[in-house]
Amino acid sequence: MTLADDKIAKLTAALRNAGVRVTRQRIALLSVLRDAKDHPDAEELLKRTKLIEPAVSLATVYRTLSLLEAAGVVHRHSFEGGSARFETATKKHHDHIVDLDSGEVIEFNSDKIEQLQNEIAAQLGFDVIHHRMELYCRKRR
Amino acid sequence: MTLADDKIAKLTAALRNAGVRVTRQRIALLSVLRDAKDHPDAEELLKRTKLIEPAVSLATVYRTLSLLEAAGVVHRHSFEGGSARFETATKKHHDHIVDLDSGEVIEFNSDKIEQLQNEIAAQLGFDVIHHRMELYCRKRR
DNA sequence: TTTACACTTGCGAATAATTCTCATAATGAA
DNA sequence: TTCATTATGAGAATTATTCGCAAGTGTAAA
Ligand SMILES: [Mn+2]
Ligand SMILES: [Mn+2]
Ligand SMILES: [Zn+2]
Ligand SMILES: [Zn+2]
Repeated sequence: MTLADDKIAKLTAALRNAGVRVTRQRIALLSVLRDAKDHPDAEELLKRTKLIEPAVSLATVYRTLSLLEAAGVVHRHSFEGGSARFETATKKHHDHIVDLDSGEVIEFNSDKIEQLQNEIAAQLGFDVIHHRMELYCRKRR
Repeated sequence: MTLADDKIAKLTAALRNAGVRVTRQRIALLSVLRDAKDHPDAEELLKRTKLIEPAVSLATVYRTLSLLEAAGVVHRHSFEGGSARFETATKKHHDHIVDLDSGEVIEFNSDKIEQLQNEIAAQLGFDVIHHRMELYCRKRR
């Protein structure tokens, strides 16, 4: 059992503990999400999951993603133009640059910006629950 | 002819000059957009436009909004959850806070954040073409 | 291990926002 | 006014996502 498998084991135990059933489909999707180094959409996740567990449907992928999102395990990003993209919530908070030419998604984070966002909201009497910051860019040349 | 009407006259002249026909529907929608103090969606814009010019359809509202967006006259915002919302591009650049409880949209802007966004992108070899920054908030109490 | 039952799944239908098709109507340059 | 060109309305089509339901499966108790 590798470290990665162990992570999934812990995760599924936690889910089971929360009254969520650990099915073949869910385990397969979790491992796909764990291995993903990009920001795949539901169709792409279905394709990858089918390689591990052929008995999965798109509806189940969506349902499971919503479940994991509600559990705080995955994040959903609705970038301009296409369908929603997903990633595990394991890394620390970050925002995204979208390359308008290639479609590539690059991650970045700025504590300064995050702090300014909170200050601005506070000044207006708000607490920031979550936010969206996406920079649509082109390679400088 | 009021100042506001004059603005529309200039705008329509510019459009006509660009080979775009100035129809009753377009004039009506433009005046609705000019008067809007909020961030209405297409359905709401249709409702308001019908008061001025009953012969408008939702398809035309969408078509005209896309036209105006391409011309840089209106901005489209796809906030979480609902349909796209629109506003004229007359004010200076700003971003939005969305009150999660009331749905209210509040505007703000931060030159500091804008500058940081550009610096971060530049450091990664990108130029920011446009961006999205939305703070989903709750009233502090 | 078997059982019981609540939870999940796959399938296809339903939904919602937006775009498209195409026959008809309106605009504006001449 | 004329007339080629462009815009419109109505509803069908599209796309991403969710839903309903019958059938299958995971879990924990027996
Ligand atoms: Mn990411
Ligand atoms: Mn605004
Ligand atoms: Zn952030
Ligand atoms: Zn901004």
